[in-house]
Amino acid sequence: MATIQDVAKLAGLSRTTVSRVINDHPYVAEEKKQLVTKAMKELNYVPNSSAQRLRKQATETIAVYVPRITNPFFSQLVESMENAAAQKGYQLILCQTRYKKKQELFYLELLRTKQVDGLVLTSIENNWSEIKPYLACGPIVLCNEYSDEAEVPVIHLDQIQGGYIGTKHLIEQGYTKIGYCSGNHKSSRVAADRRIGYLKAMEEAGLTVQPEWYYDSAYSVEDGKRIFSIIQNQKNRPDAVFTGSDEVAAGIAKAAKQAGWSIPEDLAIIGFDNQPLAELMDLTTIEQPIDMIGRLAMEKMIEEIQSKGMQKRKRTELPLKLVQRSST
Amino acid sequence: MATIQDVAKLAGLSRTTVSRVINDHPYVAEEKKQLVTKAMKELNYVPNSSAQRLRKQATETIAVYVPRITNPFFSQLVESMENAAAQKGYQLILCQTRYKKKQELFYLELLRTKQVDGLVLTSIENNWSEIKPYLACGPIVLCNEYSDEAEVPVIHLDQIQGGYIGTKHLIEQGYTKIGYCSGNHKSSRVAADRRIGYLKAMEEAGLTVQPEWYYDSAYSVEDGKRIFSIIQNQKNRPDAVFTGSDEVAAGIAKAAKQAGWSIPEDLAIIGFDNQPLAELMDLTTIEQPIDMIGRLAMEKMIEEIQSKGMQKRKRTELPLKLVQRSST
DNA sequence: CGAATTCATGAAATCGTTTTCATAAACCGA
DNA sequence: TCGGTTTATGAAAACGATTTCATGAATTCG
Repeated sequence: MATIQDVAKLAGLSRTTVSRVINDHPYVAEEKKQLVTKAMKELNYVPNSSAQRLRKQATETIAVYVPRITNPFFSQLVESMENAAAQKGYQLILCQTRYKKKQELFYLELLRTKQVDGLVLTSIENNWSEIKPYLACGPIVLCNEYSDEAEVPVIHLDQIQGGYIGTKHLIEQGYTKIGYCSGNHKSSRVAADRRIGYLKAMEEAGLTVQPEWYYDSAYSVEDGKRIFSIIQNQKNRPDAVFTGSDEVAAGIAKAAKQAGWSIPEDLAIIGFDNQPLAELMDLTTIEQPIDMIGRLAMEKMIEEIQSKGMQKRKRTELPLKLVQRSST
Repeated sequence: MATIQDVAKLAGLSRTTVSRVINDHPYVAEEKKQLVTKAMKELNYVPNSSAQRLRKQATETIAVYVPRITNPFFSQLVESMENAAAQKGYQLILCQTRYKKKQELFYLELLRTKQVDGLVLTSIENNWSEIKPYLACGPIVLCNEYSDEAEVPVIHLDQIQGGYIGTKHLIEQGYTKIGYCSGNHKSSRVAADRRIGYLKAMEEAGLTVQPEWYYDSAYSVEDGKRIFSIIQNQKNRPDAVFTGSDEVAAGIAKAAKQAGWSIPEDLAIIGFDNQPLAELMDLTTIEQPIDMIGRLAMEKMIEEIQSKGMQKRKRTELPLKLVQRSST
């Protein structure tokens, strides 16, 4: 591989001048510029990016943390982030935390070792106090999941509203015994907010919340099936359930149909995300503008990197929308 | 941020010795090792990876090309690759070619500029002749999609068998008017092979292939719906269709049910991939060991990087399996 | 005991860029 | 014409590690 030195020699100029041409600096004569360009082409030269990174102290690479890329919500988020990053000339390193604290901390080292210029977190496993020290090494932006203590830019959705409009819709449809499935609302702010919205809608309607209609650890299709079998065995059953994801809703719907139940007559179900799955399974759901938050988060990230300014907590909150189908 | 120099000074030793400790080289006294470790801890030191990359001429980073990460087949592939890479201490850069030749070529520059040690391609947009020159810059491994000219390691599935067992299953179920949906078999070896398998099974059974039952550009749920409406309007209709993905199959099934058709009585449908979707929609499908090929491809890649040996064309072909459900 | 290894350390070269600094020519206004 | 800017170039110093080479001390061996 040719180096800048080889180009300089072939062009009969110094490394400095070649570097100037590469970086489009002023004060280089048109004639020499031609010489350099010609030499670069002739040698098939491209600058070595490790050297550039070392010297420029920037990598033009951003790490994105997701629990698992196979979760459609996160893959869509990553898709939009990659698009936004590529547009601005940044690379994306994919980090799957696998819902593990340790894995998340392990990847944080990328920032310390200067392998990336910044971090976008879409989920948070550790306490913010564990993550905070890494802010000294580069900017962090939160997208989707967030934490109140974190003094960094946050792009997220109005999950309280999400929980509220979903539950309210069920109430308006005439359901009164409304169950609730969610992930862990103690560690996840997203889950906690939705729960607040749910409780608010229930309270407004004067409905009571039955503890036995609260189903937790709900993430996957399998969890949905498991939850259905719990419902099936309950004496006092809900007539509708609010779920935290289309997968969970789909799992419940599938198991219910297999058991001979009619949806929504025997059980109304509402999903979350409006994934392609929701349309196929005819699920009422809450649509989140995923592409939008992904793009906004990435743009914010790049802005942070380029401004090198101090990070302020700056919250951007986007609204959600109900999509009605035949499951409610 | 502390540098190796700072550590050396604090420990009262030379950079060389510190470097030896970092890289676990022999010939460093236990006592000094302790000193260095202590100094590193005290300064919260980690080696700057740009500097390491430059000096070691290796990035420990691998680029993975996929058309779109939101396609569940590819997100599962990426998930398994990321797992395998992380296990061996490698990072993954995600490149979405978006089915565009230009985008693919653009990302190839990552290899030339030494931003990554190697490339795993899961789809190929350009002619191999366009890609070949980049082999001089580092190893390339093909996973899933492949090309006959490419003299590189290939990990792929036996798509001929896939087309064959799917079609044969339909024939065994008593269907004779078998339609076929696929992507572009001219540019994709995967699609071409499946077609070969389909034709083989049809020929063996003495069935004729109707050109009007060949539906192309089939990739998404939407395409499936479009194809169903074509079928619906045909005078001479197929009684079963083989599809190249669960999404297409799901789209056809959904549209068919909406039109009041019964599956499989009015139309049998077979999918491909065995995604979660297939189970939810009760689709017979062909299961591909995606995690396996992802892991194998990544391991092969790392082997290539570490051996620095010449690349030989070495094909690994894995078998597929039919999963029967109620759509056939 | 002397020669040959092995062990332990550091100075300096190296990886391939960019940036700073120095220098000189060209231009410009009074 | 003279000082002062603007333009154009290159030598050398970063950036932060690893690797080569040299050197001496400690150990082993015949």
